[in-house]
Amino acid sequence: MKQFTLGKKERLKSRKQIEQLFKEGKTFSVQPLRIYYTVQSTPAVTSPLQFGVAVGTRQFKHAVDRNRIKRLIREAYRLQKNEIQEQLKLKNKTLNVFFIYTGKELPQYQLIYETVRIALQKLRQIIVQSAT
RNA sequence: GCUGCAUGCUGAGCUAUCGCCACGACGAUUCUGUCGGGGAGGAAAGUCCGGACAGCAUAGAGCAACGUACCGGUGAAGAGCCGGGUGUCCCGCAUCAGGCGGGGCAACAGAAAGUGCCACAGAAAAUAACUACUCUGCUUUGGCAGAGAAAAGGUGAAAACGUAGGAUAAGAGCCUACGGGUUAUUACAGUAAUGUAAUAGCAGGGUAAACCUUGCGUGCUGAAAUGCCAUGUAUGCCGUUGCCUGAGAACGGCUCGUUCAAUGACGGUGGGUAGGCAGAUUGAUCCCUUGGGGUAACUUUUGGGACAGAUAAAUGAUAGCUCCGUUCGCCUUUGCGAAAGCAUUGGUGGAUAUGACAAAAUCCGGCUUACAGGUUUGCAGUAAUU
RNA sequence: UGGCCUAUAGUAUAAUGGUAGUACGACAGAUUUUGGUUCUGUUUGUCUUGGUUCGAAUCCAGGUAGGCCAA
Repeated sequence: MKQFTLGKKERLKSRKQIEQLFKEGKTFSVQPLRIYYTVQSTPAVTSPLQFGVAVGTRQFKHAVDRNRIKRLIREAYRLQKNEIQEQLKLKNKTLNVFFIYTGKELPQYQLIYETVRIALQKLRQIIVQSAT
């Protein structure tokens, strides 16, 4: 049984879905990250948890830096998302999440790992609250 | 040996764990599994040129607009590259002078088609004439009026070809000699630009990266192009115009012209879709190699090898070691020095953070810009030894 | 991906190729018991590198930064 995968089905790919997320989704922020999410009680079509990343052109001019930040966030997310995924499977819900990096300096991996951990904990709390 | 500049090449490596993208094979059968070998650059960047490719348009003519500008070659093409010419700057050599050699740079058509502009200073910045000069007339001997001429005049970035002589009332390319510039013709050399020589002519400067003129070139739009499939759907409503007269359209910048044109055309408003596949990655391809052509750019030939394909966008993360760099300690070489010490060579051990510029997005050829460290070649400077 | 535009003092905004202004601000001084108002003076600049020109903010070319448009 594979655990730490992040294939095509687990990422947000459709333009329509993403626009909907930004229109209707709720937000909170954990220091250099801003997170958009929507929780739906309908069972998932493809995957219960879908995910996306973005870094603005304003903050980082070069594509190299943007790519690096996106890869770091994706890596940190990949290693930590399992618990939340199982929680969703049990409760038969879908969650769409979008991470936006708003900082102005290139981060270290440790910092990203920590912030993603905190963000995911918050999301788990939100799921529990919405269930009750 | 060191330093600097230019130039070409290179653009850290290995292991483990966890992943990403497409492809192939096998198994499975409609959502995944196993295995295999692949997966970012010299600039992928800037988007400055040129194409390929695609759609629309295209009887033709004129104007406009834009681009371009010594000549020849190269190439699919170009504002690229190579060679040549001319001009100019620098260096070296030689010299009475003319010159000879090497290197750099050039948006290098036309100012003798026309228009504009040339601050300040200066008499004057371009149809000259303020002072001074010459002649004539008048004269109160201070000058005044008329005519001539363009030589002299603390300027300026630039001053009406330069020097010498003649001529003259005074002068002036007004004339002559020498010299320089420029235009045309002819001859010779060269494919040509151009050069050399002769003859004839010209004389009022700069600026075209001011307008402009001349020659040449350019149809427009760009993969968010475009085609197919699926989904969805309404010949909807309003206004204008027209159905005899020519409104309008043909996405050309405009005009003429041509063609089309009635269940119509144009404008506004409203509704729906916005997913997939192709385009799309093997092509004017790149690298190594063998011979030929050419001064070179480049071209041709023999043999072999290589070539990613994402689409909210893959090619990564973590840990360890090595490499390079920095820094510290110990030993050591050489030089200076009386010594302390300073500079320096090599070895060894530890610590440390960092790892240049930079991420394919339809594809190619160039150009431009960025680039830590290492390394090749050349030039210049400098130190020691022979 | 393709196309277009802009850059002038701390801020806003002028300037035919010919001495870079104006307003607000900042600073200093005067007036006032003090502050404000008012008056006087000073400060700081053509994004950058080259070229054309006797002379560039202006013209031309390369770069840098910022902004806008096209689904």
